[in-house]
Amino acid sequence: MTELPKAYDPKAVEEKWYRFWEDEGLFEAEIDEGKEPFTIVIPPPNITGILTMGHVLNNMLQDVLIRWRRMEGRETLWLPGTDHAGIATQNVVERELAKEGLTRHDLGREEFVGRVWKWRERFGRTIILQLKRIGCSCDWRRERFTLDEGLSNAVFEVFTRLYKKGLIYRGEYIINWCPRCSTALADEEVEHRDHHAKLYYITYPLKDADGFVTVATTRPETMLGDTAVAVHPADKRYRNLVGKTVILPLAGRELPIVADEAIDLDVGTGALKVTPAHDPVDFEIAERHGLERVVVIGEDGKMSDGAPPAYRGMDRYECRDAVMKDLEAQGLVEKVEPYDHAVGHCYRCDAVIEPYLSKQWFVKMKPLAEPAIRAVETGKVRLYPERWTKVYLHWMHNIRDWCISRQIWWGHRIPIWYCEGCGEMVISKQAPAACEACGGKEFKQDEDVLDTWFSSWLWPFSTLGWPEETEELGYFYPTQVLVTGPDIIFFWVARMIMAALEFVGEIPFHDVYLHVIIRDLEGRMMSKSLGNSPDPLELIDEFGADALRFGLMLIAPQEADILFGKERLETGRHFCNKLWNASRFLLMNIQPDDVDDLTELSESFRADGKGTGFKDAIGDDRLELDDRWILSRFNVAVGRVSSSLGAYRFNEVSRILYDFMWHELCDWYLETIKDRLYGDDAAARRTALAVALHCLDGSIRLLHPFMPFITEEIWQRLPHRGASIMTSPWPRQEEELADKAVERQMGLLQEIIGTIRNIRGEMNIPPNKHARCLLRCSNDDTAALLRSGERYIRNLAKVDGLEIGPDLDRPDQSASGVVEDVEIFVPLAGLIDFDVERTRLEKEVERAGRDLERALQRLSNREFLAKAPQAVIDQQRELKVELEGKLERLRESLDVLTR
RNA sequence: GGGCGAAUAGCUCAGUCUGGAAGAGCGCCUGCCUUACACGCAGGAAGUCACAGGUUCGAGUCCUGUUUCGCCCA
Repeated sequence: MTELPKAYDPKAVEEKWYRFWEDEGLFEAEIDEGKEPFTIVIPPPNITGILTMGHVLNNMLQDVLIRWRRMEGRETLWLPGTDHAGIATQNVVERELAKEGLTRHDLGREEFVGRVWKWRERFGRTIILQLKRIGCSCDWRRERFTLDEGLSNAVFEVFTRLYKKGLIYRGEYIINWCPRCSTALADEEVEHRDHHAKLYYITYPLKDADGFVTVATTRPETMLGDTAVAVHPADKRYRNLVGKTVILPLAGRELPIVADEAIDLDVGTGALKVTPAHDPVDFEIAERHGLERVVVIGEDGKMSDGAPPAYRGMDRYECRDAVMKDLEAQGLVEKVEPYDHAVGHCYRCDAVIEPYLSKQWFVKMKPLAEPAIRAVETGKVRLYPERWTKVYLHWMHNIRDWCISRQIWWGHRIPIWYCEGCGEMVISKQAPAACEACGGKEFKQDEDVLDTWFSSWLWPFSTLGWPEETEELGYFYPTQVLVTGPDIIFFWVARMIMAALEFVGEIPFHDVYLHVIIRDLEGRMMSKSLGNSPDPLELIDEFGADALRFGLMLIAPQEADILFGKERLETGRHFCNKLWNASRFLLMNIQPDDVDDLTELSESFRADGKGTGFKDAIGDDRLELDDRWILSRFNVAVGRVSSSLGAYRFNEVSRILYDFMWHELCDWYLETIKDRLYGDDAAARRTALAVALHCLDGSIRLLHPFMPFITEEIWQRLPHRGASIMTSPWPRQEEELADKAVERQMGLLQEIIGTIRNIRGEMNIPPNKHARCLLRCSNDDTAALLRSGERYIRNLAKVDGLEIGPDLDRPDQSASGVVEDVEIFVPLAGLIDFDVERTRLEKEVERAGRDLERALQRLSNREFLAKAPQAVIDQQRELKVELEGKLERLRESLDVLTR
């Protein structure tokens, strides 16, 4: 039929088929009450994003699930979109401005936000275009953005509901301040890393007596803001000092010594300097004791007016040195020790976080967490792999209030207005007309915007139209599965569950599949600064999108992270080429007259699963041993693929398909049918061709979710009905195809062929030279099997003149082998190297002897016979008999050789 | 300090759920351009399954402890 190029060229097909799918509207989901929906919402990539290896893995997995379920006949919606990513995007645009020598303050708020929108229009779609390159079958008509009007309405609605319920409040607390991004962050947005630092021991003199108290700190500069010293009430060392006063060096302030249970007796000296404005623990101590709060470090990380004049304006680290120098000069430094401790860093810019006292907006999380805990505990929402459940629950049980205000400009502005007259707070999207309290008409909106995650946590339902009660929401919600990385369980997954239960009253998704993180070959996180992250688009150019997808899937483990090097994609590329050539081979063997029948047969995969079955369609009596074998093996693969996919064991699926197609279909079946394909028996030729095409067609359907492009290209060339492999029915297991007896029989023939090949290889018989072979076998059933499999042995082991019988004589100068009760002789007059043959046989004897030894040991163990299952005992007995026979024959061969 | 995960061939990983004759890919060695494929075919070498105990007739697999590495939380 058609002649295909010898090697698969991805470039020639990928773009073509993606456009075809889009043009045909195959990604588009419609409400269809007759079908069961299957919905996934994409984890929206940041608009600053370009495609990373992590995105490839994440989105490919979603595409696998979506394409699979679509072929199974579900109404599938994969809803795409992007995230405005407040801090990250603002940083990017600020960097652009900096190139022009400008800051956002030079532009003013309105103009700056305008610039960000412009930037978003120009660059914010890059990642979407890149997702299309890897083949994502999203319904692009439904693409959403977290700042869309609808999603903004959802944010306003949620803010309002929580505020009215008393779950949103504003207050002055210690928050995590990033001096570089100049905004507050939530606790989760701070990454803790161990620093090799120092612990400074500083003495604070007592006010009304001789003596002093020594405190230890990692941050001497904060002492300028100390308002107390705290000790544990049970600490004998300090008991009589509680209630006394010390003088704060450098500042001269008087500090009370208070007793507080929160003090750890074993850290430092057991006496803690209390800096309420710059440490969360100290803040709480101050609350309990009514202590003053003195702010000494400003938003910019520099010493502020609360510090003594000499230090004002200094950078915090510069001030640390200055403070230590001055203390040293006064003899108030007891010692400085090396000290390792965790330091918080901004997850966006890596700057060291400053605990900072300021007025922020918070969400009370405990009440929201309770239903979300129950949802996971009762299994309404399931996490895969299951171990993440514990991580989730631990965090949820210890949840703290969520700081949601950010001091940036890009994002959802907090919908709170303050009356200029009386300070009354009013919730509103627009400026309110008049103040209900004082009638004033002048209002000022809160300057802050909301945390980006305050819109992302609504994503599964806000994208479907909530708070409107849309038809989409009714049909496609709740979604089936969320696919994401475990690094955002707290940021996103947990909060979505809380939001969904609170606002929609229904879980957002049934399953959460948490995939691994991709690292480089040294186990390092991929990052821009290390430059160790390959560009997926370049990999697609080099290997093809399918090879990238399949290769990644093949190496993606369930538990540990992936160590990725691009060499590992070669397996994927080789596999593509193998598929291509297997298809090419079969297509070359289709004759014009075959096409109608074969097209008809392609219908034996039926969407309703009630197909006539392939055996009925082709006629059971026409099938030979190898046909029955490959159909049985194919059927096994079908079953295993579906069950592994259902359990999110993706790497298992890729392995099953790889092994089936390469090692069973190509290595064995396509080889065994060559004589029929090239022979004169037209009926036999057609049967073999039909079986081969059935298995090929079925396997590429199973493979389609993983490798969408090449499978479409091949499928379109195969005899078929239907517009696209994308919408062709998913193969189902067929009881009639399973045949364990045939699998055993074929297994024996394969072992015999393997033994002959081994002899040929060891004896250096050239592949093009056919050898003679005798198979001695006294068992009639086995002999019959050997005769029926004669052509496989001849063709695959390159045997000329095969003799089978119970009483064959061992030829002189022959190499030999044993498989079960079959003795194999390959006459090698003049060719045999006796040393090689002896070594080979001795190795066989040794192996068999070892196995026999083990079996005998078991069988002589009375406890084994008493306690092991009967099947295992029987198996060992059979094994013993077989090995004894084998050993006897092998030794006989050795004897002949040494005579 | 608490939790989670990993350790199997030179490298990267399956196999562990459900105990019953150690696997794949790459790399290496030998022979082959055999009319689908050299991105290939056939054959081969290569592992004390991290260590120490325990349970069991039987442990890479289950339990306990140890070591090393990685991650999360405080």
